[in-house]
Amino acid sequence: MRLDIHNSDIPVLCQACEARHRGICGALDPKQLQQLGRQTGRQEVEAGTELVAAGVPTDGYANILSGIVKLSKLMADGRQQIVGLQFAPDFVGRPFATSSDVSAEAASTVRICTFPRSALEEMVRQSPGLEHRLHEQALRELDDAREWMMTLGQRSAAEKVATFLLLLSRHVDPLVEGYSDHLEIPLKRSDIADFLGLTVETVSRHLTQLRKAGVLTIQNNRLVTINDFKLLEAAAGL
Amino acid sequence: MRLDIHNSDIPVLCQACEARHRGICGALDPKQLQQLGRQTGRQEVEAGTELVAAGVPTDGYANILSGIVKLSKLMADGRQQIVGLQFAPDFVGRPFATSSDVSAEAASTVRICTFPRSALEEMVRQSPGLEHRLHEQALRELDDAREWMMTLGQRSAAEKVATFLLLLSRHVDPLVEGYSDHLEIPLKRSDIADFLGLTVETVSRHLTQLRKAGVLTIQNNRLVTINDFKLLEAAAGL
DNA sequence: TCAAATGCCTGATCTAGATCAACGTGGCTT
DNA sequence: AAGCCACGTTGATCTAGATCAGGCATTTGA
Repeated sequence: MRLDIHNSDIPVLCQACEARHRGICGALDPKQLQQLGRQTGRQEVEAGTELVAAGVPTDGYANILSGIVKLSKLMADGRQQIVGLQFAPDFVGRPFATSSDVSAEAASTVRICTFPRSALEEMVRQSPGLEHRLHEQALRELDDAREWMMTLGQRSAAEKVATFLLLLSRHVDPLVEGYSDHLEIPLKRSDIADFLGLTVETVSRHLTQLRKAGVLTIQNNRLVTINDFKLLEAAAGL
Repeated sequence: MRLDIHNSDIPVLCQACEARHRGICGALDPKQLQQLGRQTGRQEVEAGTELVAAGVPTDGYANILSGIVKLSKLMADGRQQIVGLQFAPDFVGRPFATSSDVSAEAASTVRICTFPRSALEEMVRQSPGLEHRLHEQALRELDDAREWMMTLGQRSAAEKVATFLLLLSRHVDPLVEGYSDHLEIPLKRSDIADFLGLTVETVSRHLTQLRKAGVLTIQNNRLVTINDFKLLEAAAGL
Protein backbone atom coordinates (compact mmCIF):
# COMPACT_ATOMS: atom_id res chain seq x y z
CA MET A 1 0.00 0.00 0.00
CA ARG A 2 1.23 3.45 -0.91
CA LEU A 3 0.59 6.66 0.92
CA ASP A 4 0.78 9.77 -1.14
CA ILE A 5 2.32 12.51 0.92
CA HIS A 6 1.88 15.17 -1.68
CA ASN A 7 2.00 15.46 -5.42
CA SER A 8 2.58 19.05 -6.31
CA ASP A 9 4.03 22.36 -5.21
CA ILE A 10 7.31 20.98 -4.01
CA PRO A 11 9.50 24.03 -3.60
CA VAL A 12 12.80 22.21 -3.78
CA LEU A 13 12.89 18.66 -5.01
CA CYS A 14 14.67 16.04 -3.00
CA GLN A 15 16.49 18.16 -0.51
CA ALA A 16 17.82 14.95 0.95
CA CYS A 17 19.72 14.19 -2.25
CA GLU A 18 21.02 17.66 -2.57
CA ALA A 19 22.32 17.56 0.96
CA ARG A 20 24.91 14.98 0.17
CA HIS A 21 25.54 15.89 -3.44
CA ARG A 22 24.27 12.62 -4.67
CA GLY A 23 20.97 11.57 -6.18
CA ILE A 24 20.14 13.38 -9.35
CA CYS A 25 18.81 16.73 -8.29
CA GLY A 26 22.05 18.48 -7.56
CA ALA A 27 22.73 18.63 -11.28
CA LEU A 28 19.65 20.66 -12.11
CA ASP A 29 19.15 24.40 -12.04
CA PRO A 30 16.20 25.95 -10.13
CA LYS A 31 14.06 26.30 -13.24
CA GLN A 32 14.49 22.64 -14.12
CA LEU A 33 13.87 21.62 -10.55
CA GLN A 34 10.59 23.45 -10.60
CA GLN A 35 9.65 21.88 -13.90
CA LEU A 36 10.51 18.42 -12.64
CA GLY A 37 8.77 19.17 -9.36
CA ARG A 38 5.45 19.33 -11.14
CA GLN A 39 5.83 15.74 -12.30
CA THR A 40 7.01 14.14 -9.09
CA GLY A 41 5.30 12.61 -6.15
CA ARG A 42 6.56 11.62 -2.78
CA GLN A 43 5.44 8.34 -1.37
CA GLU A 44 5.99 6.38 1.75
CA VAL A 45 5.92 2.64 1.20
CA GLU A 46 6.06 0.00 3.88
CA ALA A 47 8.60 -2.77 4.14
CA GLY A 48 7.98 -5.55 1.64
CA THR A 49 6.51 -3.39 -1.09
CA GLU A 50 7.83 -4.26 -4.53
CA LEU A 51 9.04 -1.09 -6.23
CA VAL A 52 10.35 -2.61 -9.45
CA ALA A 53 9.55 -6.14 -10.51
CA ALA A 54 12.10 -8.13 -12.48
CA GLY A 55 11.29 -8.21 -16.17
CA VAL A 56 8.24 -5.98 -15.83
CA PRO A 57 8.47 -2.70 -17.73
CA THR A 58 8.28 0.35 -15.52
CA ASP A 59 7.25 3.82 -16.42
CA GLY A 60 9.24 5.68 -13.84
CA TYR A 61 12.15 6.15 -11.51
CA ALA A 62 12.60 7.22 -7.93
CA ASN A 63 15.05 8.72 -5.53
CA ILE A 64 15.29 7.25 -2.07
CA LEU A 65 14.69 9.88 0.59
CA SER A 66 14.95 7.53 3.54
CA GLY A 67 14.90 3.82 4.21
CA ILE A 68 16.57 0.88 2.54
CA VAL A 69 15.83 -0.80 -0.78
CA LYS A 70 16.84 -4.35 -1.53
CA LEU A 71 17.79 -5.41 -5.07
CA SER A 72 17.45 -9.07 -5.90
CA LYS A 73 17.56 -11.59 -8.69
CA LEU A 74 15.56 -14.77 -8.83
CA MET A 75 16.44 -18.06 -10.51
CA ALA A 76 13.90 -20.23 -12.29
CA ASP A 77 13.93 -22.76 -9.45
CA GLY A 78 13.32 -20.14 -6.78
CA ARG A 79 16.84 -19.53 -5.53
CA GLN A 80 17.33 -15.87 -4.76
CA GLN A 81 20.38 -13.67 -4.66
CA ILE A 82 20.29 -10.20 -3.21
CA VAL A 83 22.58 -8.21 -5.48
CA GLY A 84 22.61 -4.91 -3.70
CA LEU A 85 21.21 -2.65 -1.06
CA GLN A 86 20.37 0.96 -1.75
CA PHE A 87 20.24 3.77 0.75
CA ALA A 88 19.20 7.43 0.63
CA PRO A 89 19.82 9.32 -1.58
CA ASP A 90 20.35 6.62 -4.21
CA PHE A 91 18.52 6.54 -7.49
CA VAL A 92 16.24 3.54 -8.11
CA GLY A 93 15.66 2.17 -11.58
CA ARG A 94 17.58 1.22 -14.65
CA PRO A 95 18.19 4.22 -16.92
CA PHE A 96 17.72 3.75 -20.67
CA ALA A 97 15.89 0.47 -20.33
CA THR A 98 12.24 -0.16 -19.70
CA SER A 99 12.84 -3.25 -17.65
CA SER A 100 15.59 -5.15 -15.96
CA ASP A 101 15.96 -8.60 -14.47
CA VAL A 102 16.63 -7.11 -11.06
CA SER A 103 13.72 -6.46 -8.75
CA ALA A 104 13.66 -3.75 -6.11
CA GLU A 105 11.79 -4.09 -2.85
CA ALA A 106 11.49 -1.85 0.18
CA ALA A 107 13.44 -3.53 2.96
CA SER A 108 12.29 -1.06 5.59
CA THR A 109 9.72 1.67 5.45
CA VAL A 110 10.93 3.75 2.53
CA ARG A 111 10.18 7.28 1.47
CA ILE A 112 10.76 7.88 -2.21
CA CYS A 113 10.42 10.69 -4.64
CA THR A 114 9.07 9.32 -7.89
CA PHE A 115 9.06 10.77 -11.37
CA PRO A 116 8.16 9.49 -14.84
CA ARG A 117 10.67 8.11 -17.31
CA SER A 118 9.90 10.86 -19.74
CA ALA A 119 10.78 13.52 -17.17
CA LEU A 120 14.16 11.99 -16.55
CA GLU A 121 14.91 11.62 -20.22
CA GLU A 122 13.93 15.18 -20.87
CA MET A 123 16.18 16.39 -18.05
CA VAL A 124 19.09 14.33 -19.30
CA ARG A 125 18.70 15.93 -22.71
CA GLN A 126 18.85 19.37 -21.12
CA SER A 127 21.56 18.81 -18.55
CA PRO A 128 24.61 16.74 -19.38
CA GLY A 129 25.55 17.08 -15.71
CA LEU A 130 22.59 14.91 -14.84
CA GLU A 131 23.80 12.01 -16.90
CA HIS A 132 27.11 12.45 -15.20
CA ARG A 133 25.41 12.00 -11.82
CA LEU A 134 23.72 8.85 -12.97
CA HIS A 135 26.95 7.59 -14.45
CA GLU A 136 28.75 8.18 -11.17
CA GLN A 137 26.13 6.24 -9.28
CA ALA A 138 26.38 3.39 -11.77
CA LEU A 139 30.15 3.29 -11.28
CA ARG A 140 29.72 3.35 -7.52
CA GLU A 141 27.23 0.51 -7.68
CA LEU A 142 29.62 -1.38 -9.92
CA ASP A 143 32.38 -1.00 -7.35
CA ASP A 144 30.01 -2.18 -4.64
CA ALA A 145 28.94 -5.15 -6.73
CA ARG A 146 32.55 -6.16 -7.33
CA GLU A 147 33.42 -5.76 -3.71
CA TRP A 148 30.53 -8.03 -2.93
CA MET A 149 31.67 -10.56 -5.53
CA MET A 150 34.88 -10.77 -3.54
CA THR A 151 32.88 -11.51 -0.42
CA LEU A 152 30.67 -14.08 -2.12
CA GLY A 153 33.50 -15.88 -3.84
CA GLN A 154 36.31 -15.82 -1.34
CA ARG A 155 35.18 -15.23 2.21
CA SER A 156 34.12 -17.88 4.72
CA ALA A 157 30.68 -17.80 6.30
CA ALA A 158 32.01 -16.11 9.44
CA GLU A 159 33.78 -13.48 7.35
CA LYS A 160 30.67 -12.94 5.26
CA VAL A 161 28.49 -12.25 8.28
CA ALA A 162 31.04 -9.86 9.76
CA THR A 163 31.48 -8.12 6.41
CA PHE A 164 27.74 -7.71 6.14
CA LEU A 165 27.51 -6.07 9.54
CA LEU A 166 30.32 -3.69 8.66
CA LEU A 167 28.59 -2.84 5.40
CA LEU A 168 25.41 -2.02 7.25
CA SER A 169 27.18 -0.02 9.91
CA ARG A 170 28.66 2.13 7.15
CA HIS A 171 25.32 2.77 5.45
CA VAL A 172 22.22 2.41 7.60
CA ASP A 173 22.39 5.91 8.92
CA PRO A 174 22.94 8.30 6.01
CA LEU A 175 23.53 11.13 8.45
CA VAL A 176 26.55 9.48 9.98
CA GLU A 177 29.73 9.67 7.95
CA GLY A 178 31.69 6.49 8.54
CA TYR A 179 30.55 3.68 10.79
CA SER A 180 27.75 3.69 13.33
CA ASP A 181 27.99 1.33 16.27
CA HIS A 182 24.26 1.11 16.87
CA LEU A 183 22.17 -0.16 14.02
CA GLU A 184 18.94 -1.81 13.03
CA ILE A 185 19.31 -4.67 10.57
CA PRO A 186 16.81 -3.93 7.82
CA LEU A 187 16.61 -7.53 6.65
CA LYS A 188 15.29 -10.70 8.14
CA ARG A 189 17.65 -13.63 8.53
CA SER A 190 16.54 -15.30 5.32
CA ASP A 191 17.34 -12.13 3.37
CA ILE A 192 20.75 -11.89 4.97
CA ALA A 193 21.27 -15.50 3.95
CA ASP A 194 20.27 -14.70 0.37
CA PHE A 195 22.61 -11.74 0.36
CA LEU A 196 25.54 -13.78 1.64
CA GLY A 197 24.93 -16.96 -0.29
CA LEU A 198 24.41 -18.89 2.94
CA THR A 199 21.52 -20.56 4.76
CA VAL A 200 19.52 -19.00 7.57
CA GLU A 201 20.97 -21.46 10.04
CA THR A 202 24.54 -20.57 9.20
CA VAL A 203 23.81 -16.86 9.49
CA SER A 204 22.15 -17.39 12.83
CA ARG A 205 25.01 -19.50 14.16
CA HIS A 206 27.65 -16.96 13.21
CA LEU A 207 25.64 -14.11 14.67
CA THR A 208 25.35 -15.88 18.00
CA GLN A 209 29.02 -16.70 17.78
CA LEU A 210 29.86 -13.00 17.42
CA ARG A 211 27.46 -12.25 20.25
CA LYS A 212 29.03 -14.85 22.54
CA ALA A 213 32.48 -13.50 21.71
CA GLY A 214 31.31 -10.12 22.96
CA VAL A 215 31.80 -8.45 19.59
CA LEU A 216 28.19 -7.35 19.51
CA THR A 217 24.95 -7.27 21.43
CA ILE A 218 21.60 -8.15 19.88
CA GLN A 219 18.25 -6.89 21.06
CA ASN A 220 14.97 -8.09 19.55
CA ASN A 221 16.76 -9.90 16.70
CA ARG A 222 17.05 -6.71 14.69
CA LEU A 223 18.78 -4.15 16.89
CA VAL A 224 22.51 -4.64 17.00
CA THR A 225 25.15 -2.80 18.97
CA ILE A 226 28.71 -3.27 17.87
CA ASN A 227 30.92 -3.39 20.95
CA ASP A 228 34.27 -4.04 19.33
CA PHE A 229 34.98 -2.84 15.81
CA LYS A 230 38.52 -4.16 15.84
CA LEU A 231 37.29 -7.66 16.55
CA LEU A 232 34.52 -7.35 13.98
CA GLU A 233 36.97 -6.25 11.33
CA ALA A 234 39.29 -9.08 12.25
CA ALA A 235 36.35 -11.48 11.89
CA ALA A 236 35.65 -10.02 8.47
CA GLY A 237 39.20 -10.80 7.39
CA LEU A 238 40.41 -7.22 6.94
CA MET B 1 56.61 -6.17 -22.74
CA ARG B 2 54.75 -3.86 -25.05
CA LEU B 3 54.98 -3.64 -28.78
CA ASP B 4 54.07 -0.35 -30.30
CA ILE B 5 52.27 -0.94 -33.51
CA HIS B 6 51.99 2.68 -34.40
CA ASN B 7 51.43 5.93 -32.64
CA SER B 8 50.18 8.44 -35.13
CA ASP B 9 48.32 8.99 -38.36
CA ILE B 10 45.45 6.73 -37.54
CA PRO B 11 42.88 7.53 -40.18
CA VAL B 12 39.88 6.25 -38.26
CA LEU B 13 40.22 5.50 -34.59
CA CYS B 14 39.13 2.16 -33.26
CA GLN B 15 37.25 0.80 -36.18
CA ALA B 16 36.66 -2.28 -34.12
CA CYS B 17 34.60 -0.29 -31.62
CA GLU B 18 32.71 1.50 -34.29
CA ALA B 19 31.85 -1.74 -35.95
CA ARG B 20 29.62 -2.86 -33.13
CA HIS B 21 28.51 0.56 -31.95
CA ARG B 22 30.14 0.11 -28.61
CA GLY B 23 33.38 1.40 -27.21
CA ILE B 24 33.55 5.14 -27.11
CA CYS B 25 34.42 6.20 -30.63
CA GLY B 26 31.01 5.88 -32.16
CA ALA B 27 29.93 8.97 -30.23
CA LEU B 28 32.49 11.26 -31.79
CA ASP B 29 32.33 13.23 -35.01
CA PRO B 30 35.13 12.94 -37.61
CA LYS B 31 36.86 16.10 -36.43
CA GLN B 32 37.00 14.88 -32.86
CA LEU B 33 38.14 11.47 -33.97
CA GLN B 34 41.02 13.03 -35.80
CA GLN B 35 41.91 15.16 -32.80
CA LEU B 36 41.79 12.17 -30.50
CA GLY B 37 43.68 10.12 -33.05
CA ARG B 38 46.74 12.28 -32.55
CA GLN B 39 46.87 11.34 -28.89
CA THR B 40 46.31 7.64 -29.18
CA GLY B 41 48.54 4.67 -29.63
CA ARG B 42 47.84 1.11 -30.50
CA GLN B 43 49.64 -1.56 -28.60
CA GLU B 44 49.78 -5.30 -28.60
CA VAL B 45 50.45 -6.76 -25.18
CA GLU B 46 51.03 -10.38 -24.39
CA ALA B 47 49.03 -12.48 -21.95
CA GLY B 48 49.90 -11.70 -18.35
CA THR B 49 50.68 -8.03 -18.84
CA GLU B 50 49.19 -5.85 -16.14
CA LEU B 51 47.29 -2.99 -17.75
CA VAL B 52 45.94 -1.32 -14.64
CA ALA B 53 47.24 -2.10 -11.17
CA ALA B 54 44.89 -1.94 -8.19
CA GLY B 55 45.35 1.24 -6.22
CA VAL B 56 47.96 2.65 -8.56
CA PRO B 57 46.98 5.90 -10.27
CA THR B 58 46.85 5.66 -14.04
CA ASP B 59 47.15 8.37 -16.57
CA GLY B 60 45.13 6.82 -19.31
CA TYR B 61 42.44 4.62 -20.69
CA ALA B 62 42.16 2.08 -23.45
CA ASN B 63 39.75 0.40 -25.76
CA ILE B 64 40.12 -3.29 -26.37
CA LEU B 65 40.52 -4.05 -30.06
CA SER B 66 40.96 -7.77 -29.66
CA GLY B 67 41.72 -10.25 -26.93
CA ILE B 68 40.43 -10.66 -23.40
CA VAL B 69 41.12 -8.62 -20.29
CA LYS B 70 40.67 -10.01 -16.81
CA LEU B 71 39.59 -7.75 -13.93
CA SER B 72 40.48 -8.89 -10.46
CA LYS B 73 40.55 -7.87 -6.83
CA LEU B 74 43.07 -9.03 -4.29
CA MET B 75 42.62 -9.48 -0.55
CA ALA B 76 45.32 -8.68 1.98
CA ASP B 77 46.02 -12.36 2.57
CA GLY B 78 46.41 -13.14 -1.14
CA ARG B 79 42.99 -14.48 -1.95
CA GLN B 80 41.94 -13.32 -5.38
CA GLN B 81 38.57 -12.83 -6.98
CA ILE B 82 38.18 -12.22 -10.66
CA VAL B 83 35.36 -9.71 -10.88
CA GLY B 84 34.91 -9.50 -14.59
CA LEU B 85 36.13 -10.29 -18.06
CA GLN B 86 36.25 -7.69 -20.79
CA PHE B 87 36.13 -8.32 -24.50
CA ALA B 88 36.51 -6.16 -27.57
CA PRO B 89 35.37 -3.45 -27.92
CA ASP B 90 35.04 -2.71 -24.21
CA PHE B 91 36.52 0.32 -22.56
CA VAL B 92 39.22 -0.32 -19.92
CA GLY B 93 39.70 1.99 -16.97
CA ARG B 94 37.65 3.73 -14.35
CA PRO B 95 36.33 7.07 -15.59
CA PHE B 96 36.50 10.05 -13.23
CA ALA B 97 38.92 8.39 -10.84
CA THR B 98 42.67 8.19 -11.00
CA SER B 99 42.81 4.77 -9.44
CA SER B 100 40.61 1.88 -8.49
CA ASP B 101 41.00 -1.22 -6.37
CA VAL B 102 40.43 -3.41 -9.39
CA SER B 103 43.39 -4.49 -11.46
CA ALA B 104 43.24 -5.29 -15.16
CA GLU B 105 45.45 -7.86 -16.81
CA ALA B 106 45.65 -9.19 -20.34
CA ALA B 107 44.30 -12.74 -20.23
CA SER B 108 45.26 -13.46 -23.81
CA THR B 109 47.29 -11.48 -26.27
CA VAL B 110 45.45 -8.18 -26.32
CA ARG B 111 45.46 -5.33 -28.81
CA ILE B 112 44.42 -2.05 -27.26
CA CYS B 113 44.01 1.50 -28.35
CA THR B 114 45.26 3.75 -25.58
CA PHE B 115 44.67 7.43 -24.91
CA PRO B 116 45.43 9.82 -22.07
CA ARG B 117 42.99 10.74 -19.34
CA SER B 118 42.99 14.34 -20.43
CA ALA B 119 41.93 13.40 -23.94
CA LEU B 120 38.95 11.48 -22.68
CA GLU B 121 37.91 14.23 -20.31
CA GLU B 122 38.18 16.80 -23.06
CA MET B 123 36.06 14.67 -25.37
CA VAL B 124 33.45 14.12 -22.69
CA ARG B 125 33.20 17.86 -22.22
CA GLN B 126 32.60 18.29 -25.94
CA SER B 127 30.30 15.36 -26.61
CA PRO B 128 27.59 14.44 -24.13
CA GLY B 129 26.98 11.39 -26.28
CA LEU B 130 30.34 10.07 -25.24
CA GLU B 131 29.48 10.08 -21.58
CA HIS B 132 26.31 8.30 -22.56
CA ARG B 133 28.38 5.53 -24.14
CA LEU B 134 30.49 5.18 -21.05
CA HIS B 135 27.40 5.20 -18.90
CA GLU B 136 25.86 2.44 -20.97
CA GLN B 137 28.95 0.31 -20.61
CA ALA B 138 28.97 0.87 -16.86
CA LEU B 139 25.34 -0.24 -16.68
CA ARG B 140 26.11 -3.28 -18.80
CA GLU B 141 29.03 -4.18 -16.56
CA LEU B 142 26.81 -3.70 -13.55
CA ASP B 143 24.29 -6.14 -14.98
CA ASP B 144 27.10 -8.61 -15.67
CA ALA B 145 28.45 -8.21 -12.16
CA ARG B 146 25.04 -8.85 -10.64
CA GLU B 147 24.47 -11.84 -12.85
CA TRP B 148 27.78 -13.17 -11.65
CA MET B 149 26.86 -12.51 -8.01
CA MET B 150 23.96 -14.85 -8.59
CA THR B 151 26.36 -17.49 -9.85
CA LEU B 152 28.81 -16.99 -7.00
CA GLY B 153 26.20 -16.98 -4.28
CA GLN B 154 23.67 -19.55 -5.40
CA ARG B 155 25.04 -22.01 -7.90
CA SER B 156 26.80 -25.28 -7.14
CA ALA B 157 30.31 -25.96 -8.40
CA ALA B 158 29.02 -27.96 -11.35
CA GLU B 159 26.60 -25.19 -12.28
CA LYS B 160 29.33 -22.59 -11.92
CA VAL B 161 31.65 -24.36 -14.33
CA ALA B 162 28.87 -24.83 -16.87
CA THR B 163 27.79 -21.21 -16.49
CA PHE B 164 31.35 -20.08 -17.06
CA LEU B 165 31.61 -22.05 -20.28
CA LEU B 166 28.35 -20.60 -21.52
CA LEU B 167 29.57 -17.11 -20.66
CA LEU B 168 32.72 -17.68 -22.67
CA SER B 169 30.91 -19.19 -25.58
CA ARG B 170 28.81 -16.03 -25.76
CA HIS B 171 31.79 -13.68 -25.71
CA VAL B 172 35.10 -15.10 -26.87
CA ASP B 173 34.43 -14.45 -30.49
CA PRO B 174 33.20 -10.88 -30.87
CA LEU B 175 32.36 -11.57 -34.50
CA VAL B 176 29.84 -14.23 -33.63
CA GLU B 177 26.50 -13.00 -32.41
CA GLY B 178 25.18 -15.50 -29.88
CA TYR B 179 27.02 -18.64 -28.82
CA SER B 180 30.00 -20.26 -30.46
CA ASP B 181 30.49 -23.99 -30.04
CA HIS B 182 34.23 -23.94 -30.56
CA LEU B 183 36.24 -21.81 -28.18
CA GLU B 184 39.59 -21.26 -26.59
CA ILE B 185 39.51 -20.74 -22.84
CA PRO B 186 41.57 -17.60 -22.21
CA LEU B 187 42.26 -18.45 -18.56
CA LYS B 188 44.25 -21.12 -16.85
CA ARG B 189 42.48 -23.37 -14.38
CA SER B 190 43.57 -21.35 -11.39
CA ASP B 191 42.05 -18.22 -12.90
CA ILE B 192 38.82 -20.03 -13.62
CA ALA B 193 38.85 -21.12 -10.00
CA ASP B 194 39.34 -17.54 -8.84
CA PHE B 195 36.52 -16.42 -11.08
CA LEU B 196 34.14 -19.06 -9.78
CA GLY B 197 35.11 -18.99 -6.13
CA LEU B 198 36.29 -22.59 -6.29
CA THR B 199 39.60 -24.44 -6.17
CA VAL B 200 41.55 -25.63 -9.19
CA GLU B 201 40.84 -29.22 -8.30
CA THR B 202 37.10 -28.70 -8.23
CA VAL B 203 37.18 -26.90 -11.57
CA SER B 204 39.22 -29.68 -13.08
CA ARG B 205 36.95 -32.39 -11.73
CA HIS B 206 33.81 -30.77 -13.10
CA LEU B 207 35.40 -30.16 -16.48
CA THR B 208 36.33 -33.83 -16.81
CA GLN B 209 32.86 -34.72 -15.64
CA LEU B 210 31.36 -32.66 -18.46
CA ARG B 211 33.86 -34.20 -20.85
CA LYS B 212 33.01 -37.75 -19.75
CA ALA B 213 29.30 -36.97 -20.08
CA GLY B 214 29.98 -36.06 -23.71
CA VAL B 215 28.85 -32.49 -23.25
CA LEU B 216 32.16 -31.19 -24.49
CA THR B 217 35.53 -32.17 -25.92
CA ILE B 218 38.81 -30.73 -24.69
CA GLN B 219 42.01 -30.46 -26.70
CA ASN B 220 45.27 -29.23 -25.23
CA ASN B 221 43.57 -28.08 -22.03
CA ARG B 222 42.47 -24.81 -23.56
CA LEU B 223 40.53 -25.64 -26.72
CA VAL B 224 36.99 -26.67 -25.99
CA THR B 225 34.27 -27.84 -28.33
CA ILE B 226 30.76 -27.81 -26.98
CA ASN B 227 28.93 -30.84 -28.32
CA ASP B 228 25.61 -30.43 -26.58
CA PHE B 229 24.36 -27.00 -25.62
CA LYS B 230 21.12 -28.33 -24.18
CA LEU B 231 23.04 -30.51 -21.75
CA LEU B 232 25.42 -27.70 -20.90
CA GLU B 233 22.57 -25.35 -20.16
CA ALA B 234 20.90 -27.99 -18.05
CA ALA B 235 24.16 -28.40 -16.14
CA ALA B 236 24.25 -24.65 -15.60
CA GLY B 237 20.81 -24.79 -14.02
CA LEU B 238 18.95 -22.80 -16.66
C1' DT C 1 70.09 -32.50 -23.06
C1' DC C 2 68.65 -32.71 -18.87
C1' DA C 3 66.71 -30.59 -14.71
C1' DA C 4 63.28 -27.60 -12.80
C1' DA C 5 59.11 -25.34 -13.12
C1' DT C 6 54.37 -24.94 -14.53
C1' DG C 7 49.87 -26.47 -15.60
C1' DC C 8 46.53 -29.96 -15.25
C1' DC C 9 44.51 -34.20 -13.53
C1' DT C 10 43.15 -37.71 -10.03
C1' DG C 11 42.75 -40.05 -5.55
C1' DA C 12 42.14 -39.97 -0.36
C1' DT C 13 40.69 -37.50 3.44
C1' DC C 14 38.74 -33.72 6.08
C1' DT C 15 35.55 -30.04 7.23
C1' DA C 16 32.64 -25.95 6.64
C1' DG C 17 28.40 -25.33 5.71
C1' DA C 18 23.98 -27.54 4.07
C1' DT C 19 20.24 -30.20 5.42
C1' DC C 20 16.90 -32.16 8.47
C1' DA C 21 14.57 -31.71 12.72
C1' DA C 22 12.99 -29.77 16.90
C1' DC C 23 11.90 -25.96 19.77
C1' DG C 24 11.17 -21.07 21.58
C1' DT C 25 9.19 -16.57 21.07
C1' DG C 26 6.33 -12.88 19.86
C1' DG C 27 2.65 -11.04 17.15
C1' DC C 28 -1.95 -11.92 14.89
C1' DT C 29 -6.39 -13.47 14.40
C1' DT C 30 -10.66 -15.44 16.16
C1' DA D 1 -7.30 -16.62 25.99
C1' DA D 2 -6.13 -19.97 22.70
C1' DG D 3 -4.25 -21.15 18.54
C1' DC D 4 -1.60 -20.13 14.66
C1' DC D 5 2.07 -18.52 11.96
C1' DA D 6 6.30 -16.21 10.80
C1' DC D 7 10.71 -15.68 12.54
C1' DG D 8 14.77 -17.08 14.89
C1' DT D 9 17.85 -20.34 17.39
C1' DT D 10 20.07 -24.71 18.35
C1' DG D 11 21.36 -29.59 17.72
C1' DA D 12 22.48 -33.81 14.90
C1' DT D 13 23.83 -35.49 10.68
C1' DC D 14 25.28 -35.45 5.88
C1' DT D 15 27.84 -33.94 1.84
C1' DA D 16 29.89 -30.82 -1.54
C1' DG D 17 33.87 -28.96 -1.99
C1' DA D 18 38.42 -27.91 0.29
C1' DT D 19 42.73 -29.72 1.43
C1' DC D 20 46.58 -32.74 1.05
C1' DA D 21 49.30 -35.63 -1.84
C1' DG D 22 50.94 -37.72 -6.00
C1' DG D 23 51.61 -38.12 -10.83
C1' DC D 24 52.01 -36.95 -15.79
C1' DA D 25 52.76 -33.71 -19.79
C1' DT D 26 54.67 -29.69 -21.65
C1' DT D 27 57.48 -25.78 -21.38
C1' DT D 28 61.55 -23.24 -19.83
C1' DG D 29 66.11 -22.42 -19.55
C1' DA D 30 70.89 -23.43 -18.03
